[in-house]
Amino acid sequence: MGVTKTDLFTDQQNELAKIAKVFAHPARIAILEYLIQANSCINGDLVQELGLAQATISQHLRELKEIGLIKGSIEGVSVNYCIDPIRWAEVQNLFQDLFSGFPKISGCC
Amino acid sequence: MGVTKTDLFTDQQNELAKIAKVFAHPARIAILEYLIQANSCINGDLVQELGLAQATISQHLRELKEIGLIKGSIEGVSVNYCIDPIRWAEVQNLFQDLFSGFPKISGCC
DNA sequence: TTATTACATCGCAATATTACGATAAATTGG
DNA sequence: CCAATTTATCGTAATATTGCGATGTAATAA
Repeated sequence: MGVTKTDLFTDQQNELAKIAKVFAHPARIAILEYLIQANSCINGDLVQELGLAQATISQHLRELKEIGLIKGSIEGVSVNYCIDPIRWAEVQNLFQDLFSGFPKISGCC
Repeated sequence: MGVTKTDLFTDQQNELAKIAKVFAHPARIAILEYLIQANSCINGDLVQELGLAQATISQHLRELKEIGLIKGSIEGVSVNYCIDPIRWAEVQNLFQDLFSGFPKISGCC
């Protein structure tokens, strides 16, 4: 039926899955990487950089914005996007918590 | 058109996105968390635990297996699944690399 | 005001994902 | 051998995602 049964899972599980979904597209990874290196935040010249249509980039930016990973501020006729350091650290910790839950020394497999 | 233009991105970006996609469903998060705490690996009594149909769980397990995050070994009539520690650490590092690329002290936003 | 620039949103077509019943395959117990 | 058990796979319906052209909106420039 194509619809995830979120009611079967905890809020944390749903939240982490939702965040992971935003990372689950190479264009959004590329946007984040670009924002990391161009610390001075940029706008839709990601269109030039990535080779996707303007509408498509805008859509990816919105998804990144919706989970709070980036912020946009109007700068004249254009919009400056940048990573939100607070949220970035939060998301990092969510993944970290999952990964560190598994003890490296484990003779299971 | 619903098809990701992977040729526009680097192998690393595509790889990380593909891995993130596996984390992008609460059932798969739940399976991983269950495997973490039930260090002794288990099989499809995840059906009982999660409340999804057997076929659905099997499908999720396959996706986790396809990126190497878990391994299954035949144990009589059933299959024991467990986390692959090597791959787990690899994936952890991939995310870690992305997250640590952004300096926490950054007066951008 | 009008034109230009930059971005967001709408609407659609192509494709992917999710969930599950039905069925197949493989193993154990008799 | 046959039945029972467990898991995998197939097929399909419902829904979600991806990409983009077209259009809307807002700000600046002339």
